[in-house]
Amino acid sequence: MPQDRIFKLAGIAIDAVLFTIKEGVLNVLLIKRDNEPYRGSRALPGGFMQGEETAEKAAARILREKAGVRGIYTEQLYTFSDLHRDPRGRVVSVAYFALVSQDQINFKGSDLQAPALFQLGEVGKLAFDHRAILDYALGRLRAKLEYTNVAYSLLGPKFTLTQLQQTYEIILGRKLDKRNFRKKYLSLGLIEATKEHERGGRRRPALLYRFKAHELAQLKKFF
Amino acid sequence: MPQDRIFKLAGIAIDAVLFTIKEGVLNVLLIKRDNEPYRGSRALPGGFMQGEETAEKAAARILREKAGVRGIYTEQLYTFSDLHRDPRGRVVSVAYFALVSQDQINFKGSDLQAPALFQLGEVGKLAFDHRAILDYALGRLRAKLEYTNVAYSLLGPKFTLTQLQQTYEIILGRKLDKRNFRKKYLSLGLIEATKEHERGGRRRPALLYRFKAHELAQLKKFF
DNA sequence: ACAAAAGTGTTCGATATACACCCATGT
DNA sequence: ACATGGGTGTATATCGAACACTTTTGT
Repeated sequence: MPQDRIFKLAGIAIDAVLFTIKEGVLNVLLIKRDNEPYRGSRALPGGFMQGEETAEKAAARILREKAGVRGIYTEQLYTFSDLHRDPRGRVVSVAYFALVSQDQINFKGSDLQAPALFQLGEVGKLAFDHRAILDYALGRLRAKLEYTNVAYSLLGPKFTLTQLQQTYEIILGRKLDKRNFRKKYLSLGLIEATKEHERGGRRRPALLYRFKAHELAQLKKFF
Repeated sequence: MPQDRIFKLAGIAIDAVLFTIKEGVLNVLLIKRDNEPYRGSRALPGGFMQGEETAEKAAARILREKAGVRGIYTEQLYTFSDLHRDPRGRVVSVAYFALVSQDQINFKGSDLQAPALFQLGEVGKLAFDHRAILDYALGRLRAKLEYTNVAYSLLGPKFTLTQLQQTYEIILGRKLDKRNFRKKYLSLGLIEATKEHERGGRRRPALLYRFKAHELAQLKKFF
């Protein structure tokens, strides 16, 4: 098929911003580029869209290959199309953002790109416009946390209310009142107590909760 | 440059969903396709991205060419990449959604595609996956109206509180209480009264208001 | 005078915020 | 016994929802 006659030529890249919480800090998955351009620089995991897959499938593939995660919360973020975002020429990037609990991540030892988690504060310069993509994703994450129940995707299947609250505090960057947080979150009806308790701390064991549904829900309307 | 070696080939289309309110009904801009595929079908205005323009510029160009509008509220909607969305082959569409007041629209008589406004209820089948894109845009519009002040982009520079309220009612599809609406909207501090009054109706002339700023603002936070 | 839409307040229930102490466990 | 985080309630302020009549104009 003479595609080059019918269509304007352009590369379509997929880049993924995978967030997770690790040791009380928001982390992002980065790789080290093993090819030009930007060889040796840190970058978001990504790649060109294959002819036989949708952008969503490509994002899922990248996340599977680089972090060993499957079926995690993923949503399209934005399509970046600045003319000079890639020194090789015209490359449009469809960026995705994804959330996962740390224990689901599983790195293969053999990856030349050495994918790894980085604390947000320690991310320096990135290849291409990936810093801008990361910043955009962070804004989306904060907004989404306030309007929806996405927090479920950052936590394991069972969690304590303190862990849930800390998830909010870490991402929003401020402390929340414990009593008010619990009262409000429980009144939303999204989570339910299990009969299990946390184990192993040298303190009172916390009751474990779980989300009733793993589906995105809006939390509030304006009018 | 041997782009076909470096990049996967794919066409990148831009499609635009332009909403406006006309005679108390939400309308959308559609064209009639003058080429295959789907020749003669109604479709969203769109086209292939040119090599020297960003997606945003391409969307602005399309809106300028098809509706004579400039500088209107436009935001990226979603990038659609289903494998078979275009019978010609692999075409990814970056869709935009835009809002404008009806009086800013200005059709050229000479356009073969006959761009025109259609009431939402009268939009039948559309070419490609444009019906899905339109439905997605409508969802975005409704959500955006509840969380932000985008309504300014559907109104002229001066408007009555009743017109503002009707804008909400039309898009949200339900009636709002007049006293509560006014109290609440005025308390947001986004609009201010002018010293002018509406003219010409055979009723009490309404005071005209204007938005203090034409910038998107969030209206409410959850935590 | 009549028709048509503009404009205006109060009450009540629900929700948000601020705030401090006792409890259960491991060492 | 002590250290650590777990768990709980109340009072106040703010916000949302429901609700009806008078005013101003053109005809």
